[in-house]
Amino acid sequence: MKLTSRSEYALLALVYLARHETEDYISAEAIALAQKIPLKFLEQILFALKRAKYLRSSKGQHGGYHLAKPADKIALADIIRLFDGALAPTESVSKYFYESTPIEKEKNLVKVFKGIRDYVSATLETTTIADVV
Amino acid sequence: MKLTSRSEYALLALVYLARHETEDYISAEAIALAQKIPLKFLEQILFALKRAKYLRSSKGQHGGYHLAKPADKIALADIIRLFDGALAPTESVSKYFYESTPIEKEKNLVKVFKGIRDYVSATLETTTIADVV
DNA sequence: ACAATCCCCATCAGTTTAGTAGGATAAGTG
DNA sequence: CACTTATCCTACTAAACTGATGGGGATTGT
Repeated sequence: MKLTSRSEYALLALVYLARHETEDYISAEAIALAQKIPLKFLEQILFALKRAKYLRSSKGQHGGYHLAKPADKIALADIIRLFDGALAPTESVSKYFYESTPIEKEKNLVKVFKGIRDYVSATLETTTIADVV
Repeated sequence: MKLTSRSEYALLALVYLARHETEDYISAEAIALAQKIPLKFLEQILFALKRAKYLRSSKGQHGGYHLAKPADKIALADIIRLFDGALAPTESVSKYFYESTPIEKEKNLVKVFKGIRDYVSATLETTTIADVV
């Protein structure tokens, strides 16, 4: 369960936007200042969130971002998957431990990691931005 | 919870050794063949395990490795920590979410990840090589 | 016209990862 | 003693990933 700063920043940005949902568009700069995220880096992240339909945006003066769906419809898992790829168990784990492999013997090891993955997955899948706000 | 291949290989090697605990020293080559691990890479890993007192070893003909402690005294967490550093939440998560930071507001987010970390930690801490064998 | 703001891609330095290579050292065998 | 087998230990490398930074172009409101 490795969280990159991209994921962290994305979550922080979404939480911020959710908290100011009633207001107008909020600029990247405002978010960057509030959540202490490098502006240009945040821009990339917001753009990705927009492409993935989590945000709406408007250009020009008084432009900015806005949640594109209700905060309780955005699971943490969605966002983390968007930036970090597959959930909890990383490539190595999924490839080695979950897929067919020459070594079928270590079923017990697989079970342990599967249990962890399932827990992490379930937690992040059921927790939404709204829960965090 | 990112598992590097170092950790995976280490676990596989230990499981193999635990399974052959009654026998004499087992060579790196034997483990490499059985668990399909690149020999020279495995050597590094075994050496690290030895340095960390999980293995005893003997050089020369009929040399090899042997568990230095009972398999039920080696937690998966021990090994993963040895190779991957801190458990479940990675640097970014621990630094950002767990340590004092300018943004103290997102306590709820912290809570979610702390819950995950605790679960992962508890699971890996209580599961031993013996449990897997 | 102009300023603010998003859009979008290119680049980059540093770190990590997964492995390879090679030789030094030690132990058992004839 | 010489030889073989194995561990010990360091150094190196290619590729990927991470966390940014930079620079313009496109749009929109005033």
